[in-house]
Amino acid sequence: MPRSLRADAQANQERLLDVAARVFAREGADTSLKAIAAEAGVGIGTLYRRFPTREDLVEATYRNETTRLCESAPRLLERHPPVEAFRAWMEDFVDYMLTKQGMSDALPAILATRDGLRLHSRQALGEAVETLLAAGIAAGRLRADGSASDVLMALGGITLISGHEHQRDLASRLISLLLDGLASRASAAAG
Amino acid sequence: MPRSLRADAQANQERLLDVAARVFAREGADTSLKAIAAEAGVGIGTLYRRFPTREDLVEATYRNETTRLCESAPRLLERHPPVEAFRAWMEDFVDYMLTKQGMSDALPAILATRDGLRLHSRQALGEAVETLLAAGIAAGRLRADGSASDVLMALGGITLISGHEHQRDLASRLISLLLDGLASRASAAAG
DNA sequence: ACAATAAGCGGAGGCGACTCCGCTTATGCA
DNA sequence: TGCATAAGCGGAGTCGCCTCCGCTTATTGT
Repeated sequence: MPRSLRADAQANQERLLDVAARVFAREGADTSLKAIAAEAGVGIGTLYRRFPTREDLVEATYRNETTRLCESAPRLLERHPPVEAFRAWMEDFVDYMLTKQGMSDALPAILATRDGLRLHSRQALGEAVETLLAAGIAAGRLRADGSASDVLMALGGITLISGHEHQRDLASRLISLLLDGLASRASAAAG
Repeated sequence: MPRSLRADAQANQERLLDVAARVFAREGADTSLKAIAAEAGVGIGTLYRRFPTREDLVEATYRNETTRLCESAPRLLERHPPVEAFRAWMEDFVDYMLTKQGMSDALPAILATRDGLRLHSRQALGEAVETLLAAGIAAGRLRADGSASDVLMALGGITLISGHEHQRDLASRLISLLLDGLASRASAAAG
């Protein structure tokens, strides 16, 4: 079993990603996949074989940039107190998701990924949040029982609803609310 | 300009809503609208004329139940302390949204409504949250600068992400986090 | 070089969303 | 009761999604 694609298939895949990046930027999130396949000079069947869902194509198209976003977390922690680094990163996250065409639509699928094609982005995001949250806890500024997974989901929810509402400011206010919740002492959480 | 539909149109609309409720329950959220139209004995054009988007049809189908959910808020406040009433209502909201087929998909459209077909549900939800939040503020348990609109959006975000993740528990944890954020004193919020 | 074959290709076809506009009919008025 | 007409109807048509499978070709071993 070959671990890498046949040479022609590899080239087709790269061409598809190139074209997708251009077409998403030019025509928005809901371009027809057939058009992307055509512009890449492959059949629609080839596109679907390589990227079974639209979300898979979007994730792969922006994977490098997602990685870069996630890698910025440690650098933010060097330059800011943990809570402010966390806030800054979440603001960047929202900007990124709302800017890259199709990305916020794909976000639920990316966050839900447990294995497979979209795993790379999902893991990078999880690790970035984990790092930021741990720093806040270590500094005594965030509650120790906060779960990185839950925080990532909360951020996902904030992104989704802000995107649907076309209200970027809403995201900032909800991020503040989230940080307040994470900063609150355990007292309020008892069931 | 007649304020009410012609008699036959009225009957068609009612039949569509009847059928939609049954078909959504029977076949889930992504049933074909053509099938609903057919089962109601009207053409697809008629369905679209009355309900221009799927979200409009879903909202109308569940409008009565949404109203009932919203009307429960004052009763919860009679029987529970404000914060617990708020929590209970939000839990009910999530259960409702995740139970009624198609409802969570329509939620973004409902929340974004400023006027038109879906306004009824949107306003009822806004008023319920307003009531609950005001009670918490009046009791000194929630921060006075909380915006009902933002809280409704936060709850919407929680519902969306929990639904996508198929994790009902996640919603409960995020509701707690939201309430913690709303309970936090202004100290943590300063920029 | 040259099979043998696994890997890959691609588009026809089936389905659903949504629009558009020529046809039908309920309604109100004389 | 009958006419004029606004209101409503509905399905053909267009487009995109996604699958399926018969055809093509890169690769590998000899």
